[in-house]
Amino acid sequence: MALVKPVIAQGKTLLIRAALKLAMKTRSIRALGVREIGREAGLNPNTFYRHFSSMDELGLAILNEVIRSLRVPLREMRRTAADSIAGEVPAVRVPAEYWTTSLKKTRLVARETINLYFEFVLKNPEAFTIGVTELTGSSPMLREALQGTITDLAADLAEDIRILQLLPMVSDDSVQRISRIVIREIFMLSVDYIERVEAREEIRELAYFFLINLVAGTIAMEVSDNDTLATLMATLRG
Amino acid sequence: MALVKPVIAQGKTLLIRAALKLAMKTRSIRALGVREIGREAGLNPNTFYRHFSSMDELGLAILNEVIRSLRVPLREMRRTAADSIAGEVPAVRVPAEYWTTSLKKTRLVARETINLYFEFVLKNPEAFTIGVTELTGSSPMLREALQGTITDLAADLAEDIRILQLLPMVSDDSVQRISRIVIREIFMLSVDYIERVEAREEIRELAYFFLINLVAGTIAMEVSDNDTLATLMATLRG
DNA sequence: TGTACATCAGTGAACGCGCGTTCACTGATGTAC
DNA sequence: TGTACATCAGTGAACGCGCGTTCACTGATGTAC
Repeated sequence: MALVKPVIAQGKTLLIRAALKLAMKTRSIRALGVREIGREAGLNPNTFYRHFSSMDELGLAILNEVIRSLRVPLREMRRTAADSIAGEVPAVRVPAEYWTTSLKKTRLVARETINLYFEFVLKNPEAFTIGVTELTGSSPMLREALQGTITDLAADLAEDIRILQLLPMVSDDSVQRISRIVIREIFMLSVDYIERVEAREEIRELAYFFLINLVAGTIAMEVSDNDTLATLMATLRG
Repeated sequence: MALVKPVIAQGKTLLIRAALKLAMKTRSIRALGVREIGREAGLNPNTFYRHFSSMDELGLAILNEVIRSLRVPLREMRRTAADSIAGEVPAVRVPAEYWTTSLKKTRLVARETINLYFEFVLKNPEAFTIGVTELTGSSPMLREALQGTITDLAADLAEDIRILQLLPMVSDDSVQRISRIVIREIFMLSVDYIERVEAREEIRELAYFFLINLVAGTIAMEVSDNDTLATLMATLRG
């Protein structure tokens, strides 16, 4: 019983790796050349055609590699952050008190997630650099794929916020919106983070500032009871 | 007394226009070809060399065109919005009351500015599209130039906020940060706004949501007097 | 178990094409005296 | 005011080069009987 196609052709992975490396430098998948990639991979120029029928096909292969290396790990990361910090979700849901407890957790999870996130960025510089570049790059197909990824990541975040009960006082709709904005902004910050070594701490700080203030504002717009609001804001100030 | 170089060579402007048009389509200045631009401009391929010594030089020329068409008008726009709405800044600065008055104005200016901004975006689709693209594009020189522009725009915004006294209760440092984040995020939204005609209202709404909530959160993080905070948040909720 | 055939990843040579760039030229405008 | 010269934007032909793509080939692995 022979396995069906157990191995991915090694030339194909070589080509993808070479393209990743080159795209990281030149900041564009589309501008890569067939011969250029072959050269970098140490293969014959036309080996390319054994595996891909066009550049866009290679582009998608690269992007899938990139996307796959982002989504699942990011989600796991957030769970880890939550687990390492959170105790049990309180069973009794007396609003004011329950909310305050949640929000304490949220603050810590936010801080921890941001730290883990930027560590993760440094471990996958190609994925993030290419991701950010192609988000507004020259291939409509790749742009679309990456917009979709952002949407997915935002949906993941929103779901986690709900499941982990990090913002029980905020409407689902607002959680969705916040998630999307936060994912986008922090995603954009990633490349800066990779490149501007001296500014890393500042960038992490900015991300935290941004995240917490946006969350605080959203809560403030939705919670109209003065005492509750005062307590919640005090909690976020820490 | 003849004027010194009163006219900009018309071939040069033709080339820049052609390059703008092409870059709008292909979403990359760097990927443009000398011959391609000449063809689009209806000129001989090597007329290019009469005006530019390299593609990067053309790139900078384009970008200056783009930048020039953004900065001043944007600033004027904000002033117009403020003027059309604001009364006099109250001379007496009893905090709670003065702040509330300011914040009422802020809300209206925010809404108005966002509307004017997106109108302006639609009038300058090339500038915004190319701007957003090259912000993370493949030419380091152009990226840098655009990062600088973002910084300038953010500084303009921060200064306007200060001069117009839109956020007197927030520290200068926070105003700077908010400005930068807002400029970036709304800049990124511009391309979506141009392309996704059906989503325009939603995008404007999202921009407003984002702006107001971020501002609200920043105020909430800095104003610790409960009564004052409650009043201010009520004002922002509108 | 052995033989014949098919499939597949990779090679090397060759193609025609469009590219960037250079050169020598033109004709219009500006400048010196 | 007129003449001679310089400058400048634009032309057209020509170059060599690297590109994408195709073709016929090779040798290894898988499959049928």
